[in-house]
Amino acid sequence: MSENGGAVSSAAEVNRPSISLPPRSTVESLFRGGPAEASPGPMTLASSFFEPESEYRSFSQLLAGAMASPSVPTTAVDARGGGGRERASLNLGHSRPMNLLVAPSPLFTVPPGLSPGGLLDSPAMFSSNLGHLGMSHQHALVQVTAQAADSHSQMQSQAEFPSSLSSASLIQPISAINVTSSQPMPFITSGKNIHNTESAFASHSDQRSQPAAIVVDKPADDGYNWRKYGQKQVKGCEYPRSYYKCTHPKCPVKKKVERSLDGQVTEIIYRGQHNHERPIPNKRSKEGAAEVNGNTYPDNSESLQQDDRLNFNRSSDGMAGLSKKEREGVSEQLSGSSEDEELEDEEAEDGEPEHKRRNLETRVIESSSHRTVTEPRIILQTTSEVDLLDDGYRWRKYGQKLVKGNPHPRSYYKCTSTGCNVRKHVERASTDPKAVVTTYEGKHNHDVPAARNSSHNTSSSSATASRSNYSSHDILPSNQNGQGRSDQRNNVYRPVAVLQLKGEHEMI
DNA sequence: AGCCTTTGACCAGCG
DNA sequence: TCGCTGGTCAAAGGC
Repeated sequence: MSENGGAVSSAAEVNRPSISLPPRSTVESLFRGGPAEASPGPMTLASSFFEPESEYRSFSQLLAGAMASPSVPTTAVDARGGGGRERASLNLGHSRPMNLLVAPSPLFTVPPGLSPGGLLDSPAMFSSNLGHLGMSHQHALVQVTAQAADSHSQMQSQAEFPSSLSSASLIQPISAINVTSSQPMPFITSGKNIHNTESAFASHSDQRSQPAAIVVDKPADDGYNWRKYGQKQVKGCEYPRSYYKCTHPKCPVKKKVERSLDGQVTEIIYRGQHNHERPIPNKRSKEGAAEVNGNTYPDNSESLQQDDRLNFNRSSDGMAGLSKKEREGVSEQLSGSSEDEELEDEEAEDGEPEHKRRNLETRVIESSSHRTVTEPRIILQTTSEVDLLDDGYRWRKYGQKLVKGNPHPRSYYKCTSTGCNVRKHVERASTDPKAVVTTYEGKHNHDVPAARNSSHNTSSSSATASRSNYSSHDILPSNQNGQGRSDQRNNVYRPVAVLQLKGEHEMI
């Protein structure tokens, strides 16, 4: 597996303090109460952050809410990834291991086809547990960065896309969402099962001095139903590799979930193609969908078309990473969303319709390997606003838009480098302008401009500059242990989701 | 009852 | 042939 690799290795060179996951024993202590596999999956963990039941209907609101409740003593994690029923209790009280080890890349996976536009364009994304992470086949890399401006801990989430698609002419979309808040980021947990996400950080003060990271080992729920049919211990890895089959009758699709040596990484590799529609959440079935073999399918083509416009193509992997319950939330959001106008705005801006790009990306992915492309990696991280807004590249603001419920407009930027189509969207939390969500899209076709006088640029830029396949520097992790790399031999990118909390020096 | 996870065993490919 | 590894099967048990 190579990299984008360079990206990964370079990232490793960036000495960004980060909270890593502890060796298994430690991690298990976090999820005490359940077997190894019972720990919440990365996606589960992340998605829970965006609880469907949450009152926060937009990312801004989410941030606001997060800031409103900085701490919770206990977090219960009931992960049921892939329709599973695993449960684990996550108790992160003061007795929790602090100095959580650090592992550069805890992960949770996001389905292929993430679209930054889709992510930001709909509040549903956050209110429905990252449900929109899975849209049509647009490989997007999503990075959710949350940070307490005054605190120094970081959580990092990021998604990467098949980067092994080497053709320069091919689009290698990447999106990143950075969430910066002035308050501790609520811990990401399963939308379904984690009730008090903030508990990961016992208190604000705790968070500052004792950032914690949780790694989820459950594969992302990508909208399809899976049955685990095997598990294999992998040499050199403490964590076993799990094998899943699509439960749909005669569907040949399987997926393999791997973890890194330190057990913090979840790598999901899909094999085969689904020969059926993606199951639709039961809630939707109440609204007219038909149910077959326990799965619900849409009976309204029109709704699908609309969803597609929104980048939430249910027939693809749009719902990847979502639990059934989470998908319900997504469906609800989709039905009422009108945020696609932003997409259209962008189309007008570039003259390249989003749907065209998605199609291209889909082709790229599907032709890139004998394997089905996996999911993008997501890293949740907290970082300073400066990091987010001044990332080493130069941007030209080309628009902004007021979002319902948020007094602050979302701003749109384009990389000023000639020929570079990378864009980023910045949204501020309604209650705190310092809380920012930044979504990157595209791939820089150039190095980072001459360094500016800011130390943070040094780290982020250096990582970016050495990267060859990823555009968004934010995507680069602190994921220093090589996760989320592509496999050049197989010409397959192995998406890895990383959930990570960064150390307090990160912000410097 | 149905579906799912767990887990040890089995099989095939490869060096 | 042997050992290793990856992938799968299937019984048992849980929810």
